[in-house]
Amino acid sequence: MYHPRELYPSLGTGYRLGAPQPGADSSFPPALAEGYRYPDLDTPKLDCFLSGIEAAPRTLAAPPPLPPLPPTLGTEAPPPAPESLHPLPGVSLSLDNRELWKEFNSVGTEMIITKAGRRMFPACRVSVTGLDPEARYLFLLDVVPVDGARYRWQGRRWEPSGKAEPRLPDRVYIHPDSPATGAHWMRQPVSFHRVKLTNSTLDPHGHVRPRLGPPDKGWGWDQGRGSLLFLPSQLILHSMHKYQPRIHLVRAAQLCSQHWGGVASFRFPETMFISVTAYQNPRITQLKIAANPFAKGFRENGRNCKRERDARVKRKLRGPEPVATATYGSDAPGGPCDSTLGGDARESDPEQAPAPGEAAPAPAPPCGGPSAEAYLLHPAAFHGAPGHLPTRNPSFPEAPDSGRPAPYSAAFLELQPGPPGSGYPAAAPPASFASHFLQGGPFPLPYPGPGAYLDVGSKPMY
DNA sequence: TCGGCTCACACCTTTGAATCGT
DNA sequence: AACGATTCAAAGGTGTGAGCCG
Repeated sequence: MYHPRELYPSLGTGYRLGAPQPGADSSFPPALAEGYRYPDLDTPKLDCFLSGIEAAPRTLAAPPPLPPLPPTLGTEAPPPAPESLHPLPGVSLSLDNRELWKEFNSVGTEMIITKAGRRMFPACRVSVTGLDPEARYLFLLDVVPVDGARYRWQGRRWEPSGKAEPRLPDRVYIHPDSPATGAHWMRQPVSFHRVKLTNSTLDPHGHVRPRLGPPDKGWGWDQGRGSLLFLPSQLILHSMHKYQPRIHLVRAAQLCSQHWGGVASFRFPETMFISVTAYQNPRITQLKIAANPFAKGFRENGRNCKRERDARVKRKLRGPEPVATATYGSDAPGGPCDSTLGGDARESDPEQAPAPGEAAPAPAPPCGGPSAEAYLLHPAAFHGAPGHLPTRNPSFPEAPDSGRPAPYSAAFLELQPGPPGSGYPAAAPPASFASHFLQGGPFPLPYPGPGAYLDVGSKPMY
């Protein structure tokens, strides 16, 4: 099977986003290569940072004509374009659980989406090198549509079956450790296993997960400022559409920094998937059950495996019987049902815990701006950042944040103009980090938050 | 009729608090 | 009193299958 690292060893295992190199690989269908250009990247995807309350969904722009769609997932072999929007020199990302992803991709990865949100499995877990150990970075994850088609499972494979639904509000998931030092990120793989996929757009606050009450079960609570802090945990997708996760690395001192020193964006072709509300390909179901520890009950010798479920149904029809236990005790180690295929099942390995001091970097000056509470009351008032706000200095020397209040929103990203013909905009509008998200202080949060997306608690998210 | 979606369910892992022993 | 190991319960993550809906 195609393996990018083998085809392009000089590029390492991570591929930055960017326009295809001219004449980089003539064997690759131009139309398909276009699909990897991610023309939407120019839309200030980052400016839509948590624009979950954006009122009008945008139609998926699809000129030029749709590329010919591959017959199945997992057969595509796009050449990576070693180019980034803003260089973070020497930074390299590799997919840590690549083998697992490849296994799924060879079948055609499907991801369940639900109203409540479903975690991705496999999760995106990457190792990063080449960061400045002293500088601080944000790790972001988003998911973008691959093409303008809707798909249907035709018994043996996925086939396009019409035009894609209008595009949903863009959201970006921020790794809860963000911002952290380069040393922190490079110490162990960075996992995005807590991100959830949903098909629900009904949440009035978009990305905000409405759990109340600091600090036990609720919003992120910045004790330093005594205010709320919001993080997205769910990315909104359409069912039966093909998506590609992307990982962005932003050099910035804080989430709400007005100064940031560049972006590197990466994607891994093997992480492409089709979103579904119920699995279509039985092979994917088997793989998920075999690899995901939470689905252990559905394995061959689990109580919830098909054989046992059928038996229970029969017993039910025949009337009550003594509970059988002997037949369930065969969870012998070493059998196929014990396999977790490694990787994601070990994400909470305590051995990978960071050093005690690492999880709590020195607090940075708080951001100014309107309060998150105010956003809750009047979310619309927080959108439409004025264009005169500070923009990124291209020669950013990691200037420390001033700590003074931002005049409107807490922080902004501005994409640099791309080179001619790169597919990037000549001048991107100021990108607004949604202010409601950015209220509060630095990360990790100063409280132990179990279970939630804000969790940066005693057990590191690796 | 059919494809897609939602929901309740049983089973499982994860997580954190409580308890106990040293 | 402090620390680590163990136990326990609650929370939450799984796929399944029936039923609903357009």
